[in-house]
Amino acid sequence: MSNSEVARDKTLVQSVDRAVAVLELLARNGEAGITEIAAELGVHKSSASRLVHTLQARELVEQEGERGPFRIGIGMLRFAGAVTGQLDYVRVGGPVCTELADRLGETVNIAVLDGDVALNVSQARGSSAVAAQNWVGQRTPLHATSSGKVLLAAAPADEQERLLSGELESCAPRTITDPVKLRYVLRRTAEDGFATCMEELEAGLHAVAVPVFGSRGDVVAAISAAGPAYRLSQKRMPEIVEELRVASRDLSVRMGHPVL
Amino acid sequence: MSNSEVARDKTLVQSVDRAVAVLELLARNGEAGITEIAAELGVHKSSASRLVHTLQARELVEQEGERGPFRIGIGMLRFAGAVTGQLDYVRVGGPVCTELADRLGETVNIAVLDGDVALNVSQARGSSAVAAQNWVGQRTPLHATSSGKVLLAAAPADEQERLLSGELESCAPRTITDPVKLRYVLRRTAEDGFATCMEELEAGLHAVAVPVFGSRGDVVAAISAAGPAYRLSQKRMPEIVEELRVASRDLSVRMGHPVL
DNA sequence: CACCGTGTTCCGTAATACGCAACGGAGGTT
DNA sequence: AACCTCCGTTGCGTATTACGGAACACGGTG
Repeated sequence: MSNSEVARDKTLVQSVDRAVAVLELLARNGEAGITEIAAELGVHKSSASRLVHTLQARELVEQEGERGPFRIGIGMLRFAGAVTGQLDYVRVGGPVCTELADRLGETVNIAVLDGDVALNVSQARGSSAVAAQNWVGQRTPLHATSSGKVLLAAAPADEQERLLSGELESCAPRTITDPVKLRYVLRRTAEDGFATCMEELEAGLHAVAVPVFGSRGDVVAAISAAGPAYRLSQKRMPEIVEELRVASRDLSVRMGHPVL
Repeated sequence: MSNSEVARDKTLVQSVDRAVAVLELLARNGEAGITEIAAELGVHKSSASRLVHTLQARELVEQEGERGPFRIGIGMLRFAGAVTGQLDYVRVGGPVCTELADRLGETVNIAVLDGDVALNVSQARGSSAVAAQNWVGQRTPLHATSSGKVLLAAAPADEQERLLSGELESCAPRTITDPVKLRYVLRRTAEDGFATCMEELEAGLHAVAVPVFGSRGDVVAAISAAGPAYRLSQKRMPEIVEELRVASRDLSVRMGHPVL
């Protein structure tokens, strides 16, 4: 499902594209051996071996011990630093996330709009986090997450319609797949200034998000809290929304945007 | 100075190697145009263009607006998440850095030993940071940094000697380049449990570091504070060392290592 | 309006990365 | 302990692939 040759763009460099595919595979799987990588990319073992070793020479890939599977390497941090240097949300969002996560005891995320998906740029786990999953860098569907709804609700109308006209994939039993219903929810989101997500992405997972405003009053990101359904009850939402709003304002200020 | 062809390893994939060089260049410079990249790598503009666009298609590179210079792209966060998921120092070090940076008002770094250099894996800027430089992912010489001295002092004797026998590059007027003197300093570092760096890396820059211990009592990282010489005076050192020690213990605990 | 500096596109060439197959090493199994 | 199997690496020959050259397109500027 990764990259079937849908008429490869002639201007793209094949081996580089494959190398990035290797990195993406490792990021997704955590680790993988040469044979597995070769199979996944649909290339010969020798090719995979050479690609991996080239990346290893640059420390973008490393292997457990002498003869183990490969992982993403430490050298990648060089670039992570470079991207966080530009993306204010990341640099400044970390502390904000951490603080709020400590206070709520739930996992807190900051996400930005990236094309047709919500991209998590920062995260802090709550003290009572059950599964310690890392969402940083993960893309999540806009219609099935609280952050996504907030970002989508703030997007220009044509952008919104373009997405609504596409297929709304069902991620969990309660995912909103009806465009009409989603349109209504987005309107409510814009009015209320927050969005919830009740088992729409994953069974048993609730979340709630509020927008983060930029200097011109536009929505530049969303900050959300997520946790197990039994803990993030409907009743607790107003309290959490208020906490999120405080964090959101804090974030705006730290990013140098005048408070409204 | 980047990559002169010192008999390119035949098993390496040239274009992938070049692509990574592009990324490293962007990480270093912040941004660059096609022509500049081509010149720096010593390749033709057309080659550089293709490499960059391949990376852009995967969102590892993005450009400012429609016709601007190129930067490291958001897609890189995918990998950043993957590496931080494995490297405990990064995941857990962030909050610790932030807290200490807030308290001291100086920039705090966590570094690990990576071959012959100290690799900064986490950073938080102090409130009064003058230059907001990002050191995450940066490699710094072991003999000219406080973290480096701490890490080196804890390294096995043969490793230490190997490095001392190599050339000690002079980074600033006061860099220690004499192996005999450095050997003495390292012994002192091991005894004292901290190391300083007074304008040895950069004129006007002082720093001080303490070790971070792993579960078996071995040194796994170093945590350091850095700032302008006039602010990090010799007199203030004991106080800062004490703060660093607290943070170091905190870090060890958070990483699940039993306190000694 | 012509000029310079961008970056992109087309094209022919040969360098380059590919797939193949054989090799070498570890671990596990009988 | 010898066998076997699985994994990764190395040489090798081929043709795919990426490269460099030059011309082109696009803006900004004098």
